[in-house]
Amino acid sequence: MDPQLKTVLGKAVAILRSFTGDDRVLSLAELVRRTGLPKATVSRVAADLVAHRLLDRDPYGYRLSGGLFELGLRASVERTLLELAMPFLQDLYERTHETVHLGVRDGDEVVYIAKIGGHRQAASPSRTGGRMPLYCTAIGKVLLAHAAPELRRQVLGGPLERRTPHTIVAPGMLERQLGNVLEAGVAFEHEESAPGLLCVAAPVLDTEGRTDLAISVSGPVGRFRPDVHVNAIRAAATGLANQLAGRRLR
Amino acid sequence: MDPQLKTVLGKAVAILRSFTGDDRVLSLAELVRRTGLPKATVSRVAADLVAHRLLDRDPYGYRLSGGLFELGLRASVERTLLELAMPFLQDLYERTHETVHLGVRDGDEVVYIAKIGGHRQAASPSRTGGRMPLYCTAIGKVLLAHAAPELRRQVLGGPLERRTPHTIVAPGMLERQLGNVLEAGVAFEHEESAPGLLCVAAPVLDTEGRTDLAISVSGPVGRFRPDVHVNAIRAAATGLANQLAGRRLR
DNA sequence: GGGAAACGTTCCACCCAGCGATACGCTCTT
DNA sequence: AAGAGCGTATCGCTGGGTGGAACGTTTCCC
Repeated sequence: MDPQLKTVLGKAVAILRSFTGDDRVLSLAELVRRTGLPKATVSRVAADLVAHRLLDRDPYGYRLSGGLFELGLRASVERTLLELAMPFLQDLYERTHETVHLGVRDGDEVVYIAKIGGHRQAASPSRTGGRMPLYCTAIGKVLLAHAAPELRRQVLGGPLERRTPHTIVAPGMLERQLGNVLEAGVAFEHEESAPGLLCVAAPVLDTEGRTDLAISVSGPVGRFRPDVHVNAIRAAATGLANQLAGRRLR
Repeated sequence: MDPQLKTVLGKAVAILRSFTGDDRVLSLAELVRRTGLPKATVSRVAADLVAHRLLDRDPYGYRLSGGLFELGLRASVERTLLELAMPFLQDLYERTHETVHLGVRDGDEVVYIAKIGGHRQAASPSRTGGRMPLYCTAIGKVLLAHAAPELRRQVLGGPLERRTPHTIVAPGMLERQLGNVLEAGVAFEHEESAPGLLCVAAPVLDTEGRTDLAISVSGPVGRFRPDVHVNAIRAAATGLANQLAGRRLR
């Protein structure tokens, strides 16, 4: 058994982490399945978590609580970043009226720190706090292009799962694109992560020209013209970069 | 000793909850002070929390981690609400170009679920995920006006702490205002929670006319004219109300 | 309607994870 | 050099945690 699961804390975290993606409510039985813990144990620990207001009960099972939501928003780096970035994302949305994302790299994935879009935003698998792979999204490709050669090699080597008919699964092709991204300063995505979705992204560079942060604008095939938004997105990215310059977030 | 603190889980939660308001980094010693737990214990549990990626270390102490941020954003009710509400808040911001808040009532406080504002937003004590009392904010007064009589009595009875020279500390005065709020459908705040800050708020009513949710627009004394924004805010609130109608969030 | 399957809670005797006073090492300040 | 403050490591005791088993309830299906 995972030694992390021998402690109460480990079990509690395992239960909380069982909530992934779109799950809202998880039954006790489902938690048992996902954690692999004994039923009695999950029942007890989950009840404790409810007592500590990290979980809520409802007739159908357990949910992550509002208390956890509040706690998460106090996370220092993310909070600061969010407060500094929002005005720029705001401006960008206003100029484009398309869905705007702010993403940071964590390992070989993007984590979306913020997503803003209006009533007519395209259906997209991304969500605030969600994750996507690097190789098939505009933000991901920007971040991958600027990442350490080590990581690039690993991702190019690892399996490139086909997510749509347009996903780039040929390492050579992807590598060539990453080169272009570095030259052009922006990355494009054409229905590579989700059907019908186009996207442009630009890096938020630090003073040494490195980054693990990027901004994107995306919209549906048809109405959306990626190249139209290149200037707006560059402006937002450099604006935020200047704001962050010199400020130690970590 | 608080019996909650006898369990590891209780101690862990106490440590996490020690991060309040503006604290970004807390030293071990500070955590010891806030939790009242023995130093050795805090050291051990905090190290466990780091191992489980709920805390980060840095030279100055501990911080709430990005993992916690992600976890919090999966909280079901808040996430759904946020996704449904964002487009309306977005529109409202675009019409007013002033700071927009979305708040829910929790007990005798408002919790801000979202806050959006541009580059020139007025300095305000509120922040996403933060809390404020009900009696001295526009959103708070809206929610208090629509709350159970029981709660109204309690807040009117309890001490009304003076936060600025304009804070309403006379229960009678406040009660009269609450009556007007119900009639007018909006609440105003004139520097009652922070100096130099004005605010208008409207309730997001459910089909029975009850609510624990409200939207506000705020700005600085001088430029900001609260009454100008009444229509825009009403539109946003009723728009969101329609969107929520029939949909079970809880 | 009855039998089975799935779910969730409670019980309880074992035992090891957790406990925290104490000691230690380090860095500042006086 | 002495003191104050911070953070980590030690270690023997003990009760919080454990999880198999048993029990009630609901759901499903023949």
